Amino acid sequence: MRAEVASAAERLFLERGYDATTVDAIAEEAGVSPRSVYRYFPTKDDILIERFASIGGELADALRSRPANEPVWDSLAAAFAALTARVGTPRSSEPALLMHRAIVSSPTLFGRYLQQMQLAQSDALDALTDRAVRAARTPQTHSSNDDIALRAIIAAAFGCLVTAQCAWVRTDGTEPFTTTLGNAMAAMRPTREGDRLDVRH
Amino acid sequence: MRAEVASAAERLFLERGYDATTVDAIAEEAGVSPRSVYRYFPTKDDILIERFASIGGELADALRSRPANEPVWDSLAAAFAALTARVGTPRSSEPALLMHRAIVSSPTLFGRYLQQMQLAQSDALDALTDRAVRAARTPQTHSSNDDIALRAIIAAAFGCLVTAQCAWVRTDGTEPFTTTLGNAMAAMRPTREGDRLDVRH
DNA sequence: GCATATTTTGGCAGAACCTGCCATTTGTGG
DNA sequence: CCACAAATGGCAGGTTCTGCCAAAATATGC
Repeated sequence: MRAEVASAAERLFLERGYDATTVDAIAEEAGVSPRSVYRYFPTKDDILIERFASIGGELADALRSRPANEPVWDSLAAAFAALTARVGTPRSSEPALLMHRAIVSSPTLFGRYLQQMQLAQSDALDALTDRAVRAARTPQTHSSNDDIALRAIIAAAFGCLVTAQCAWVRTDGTEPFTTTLGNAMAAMRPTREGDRLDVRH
Repeated sequence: MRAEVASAAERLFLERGYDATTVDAIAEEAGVSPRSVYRYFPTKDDILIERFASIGGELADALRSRPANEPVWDSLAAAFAALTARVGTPRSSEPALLMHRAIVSSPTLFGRYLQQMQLAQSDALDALTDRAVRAARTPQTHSSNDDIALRAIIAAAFGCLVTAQCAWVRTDGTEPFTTTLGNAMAAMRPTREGDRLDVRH
């Protein structure tokens, strides 16, 4: 039922764009009444955004499965890579690319998407703090300074993720998304001794 | 005229919240017709968000005034600090804190705000690429790899900024915003030799 | 199989946001 | 004072979303 509405919405949405697709049209396409659409989804946005609602949990799972002594940044990079591996290098007609393009094109949808990423950051924070206290032999008090530092790192990683998505859309998906994401994450990766000078100067 | 509408909106908005403030009420408070409100502002969101529309340009100016050989991350941190210096350490009743709290509380407004930050990133990118080509003695071809790296760094910095804003709101503004922001930016700052171990492990 | 209870669905009215169109008012130059 | 231009207001309508209640489908008990 929900799936029926969602797929109907996606069809119309990819065909005529987000704003040009009314809820009434979605309802008709799905064979239900407009009122019932709002029984399944709280808003029109959610019909399309909801498929990104699960990535917070998936990301948290991926993070928990990383070694506890791994640098946070590398864990995030690995978790991102694991989640986006399926995207691969699609043709321009691949729904993933069309979907992302549509999202960044529609202000309403893009704002909603950015918020969804904010929510996913909470899940990532939970997973990483869990991991941190588990890794610490002596369970020490949780400093709020550490907290904001961890939040900042996660936010930075998500910034890279969104940047990579936008950049990938601009390339029409000519290169695999993982490559774009890897470039973005590498640019902000904490410098190790050895690589002295990078784009940051 | 515009200012009259904007201040009327802010008054009602801080008094009864964003969602509970209708455009009709704003119009009445400002002494104009509802139709005229939409002549000044394209949407209800813009009445309140527009004050953040200028920060992209201000940030770009601040970035251009930084030394050309400064690491990008430090330039961003300095530019952020310059723009947010005015905030200081307000009491809980300070409008800045109330405004930020209201923004992060209202999903609609927060989504809009995040988009505004995305726009500001474009301005920052322009300013920093300008600076980079000016610093380079031999004007070399602009690599798209460098581009996404720079975009990633900027996005990471803005991620820290938003994180700091949210964290600052949670502390009720008991510490100056600059401190919170500094902590967030420092957490992601590229490691130098010397500080080996940080929160990233 | 049938009547009843429960859940799902549909229709209707209405609030709020936003837009296009045109009349009215306001201000300005001759 | 009059003609012209610009700003403003009013009106109708479309779209999203909500509350309320009736109708229909489904499940349950006998």
